[in-house]
Amino acid sequence: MRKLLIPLPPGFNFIATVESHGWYRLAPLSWDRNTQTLVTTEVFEQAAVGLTIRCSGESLAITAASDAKLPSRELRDRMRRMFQLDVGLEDFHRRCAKSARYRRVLAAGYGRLLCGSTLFEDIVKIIATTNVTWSQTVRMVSLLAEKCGRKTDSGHHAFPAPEDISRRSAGWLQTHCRLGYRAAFIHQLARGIVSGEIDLPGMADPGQTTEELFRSYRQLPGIGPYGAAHLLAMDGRHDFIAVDTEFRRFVRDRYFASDENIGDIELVSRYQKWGRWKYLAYWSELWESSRVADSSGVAKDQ
DNA sequence: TTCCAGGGGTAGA
DNA sequence: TCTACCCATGGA
Repeated sequence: MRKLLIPLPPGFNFIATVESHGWYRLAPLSWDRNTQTLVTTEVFEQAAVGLTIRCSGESLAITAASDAKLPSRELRDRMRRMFQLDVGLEDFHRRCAKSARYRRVLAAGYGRLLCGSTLFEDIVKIIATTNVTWSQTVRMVSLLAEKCGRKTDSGHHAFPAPEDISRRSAGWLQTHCRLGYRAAFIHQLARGIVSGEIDLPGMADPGQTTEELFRSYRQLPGIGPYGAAHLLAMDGRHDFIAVDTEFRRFVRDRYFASDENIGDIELVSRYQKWGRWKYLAYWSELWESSRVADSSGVAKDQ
């Protein structure tokens, strides 16, 4: 099997999902908007394999760059996570349809956030977004893949597995991947997973309530309220808003005349009416505003 | 030189 | 529970 087709849910929009947030700019992903092709590298049975992902009609078409045999079940599971294919958005879309501002979001098929192919990858990437500029995040993730990830014959690196990271020291990661103080968190996370102390599959049990999952994620090294809310969003749970400098700036500018005195509680309350879709409502506004900026020639930095 | 970015951990109140 | 401080890094 060199090529796999995965049926897509109704209303799925490939470009809107890939460009849903900055993840498509992080290794091992590479996105060509002109050809609408997402390229990545995944590891199957210890071997790195280059993958090309396109949208073909009502399906996602994944093609292996080599003649490597791909385990269809595993590949399917990873793609379902990456594109949030199991997240039901009907309720969110019904709410969007009631608002003139959100009808454009609905029409564009926005609502699924691009994720890593594993929970581990997303946790590490979220840690790499904290308290740094976006360009530094891109560099850290790129170095992590380059220095620790497994490599294809053509020289492309996959995102490292916990085992690949835990065999390095925290000091080595800090020096070679420029992770700063985050190196200790990422190393502790990887080592905990390898030793069995941290059980990510158990943690991702869909039977948990969102509050339970939020508390579980907060136990992870380097994951606080922001990171836990971000991880929940990657599970398709948008009850909590990940408050960061970007959120504060955007909401203050849009709703509070850029008033620096408005606190987080008031900023978050702006989305209270969205119930379990609070964070996605914010993401949608941010995404929609970036489309407007694009069409008016304003450059985006991410 | 100083500030700050898609924050988190910790000690002390 | 809340606040203050520290944590590496690199671009502006």
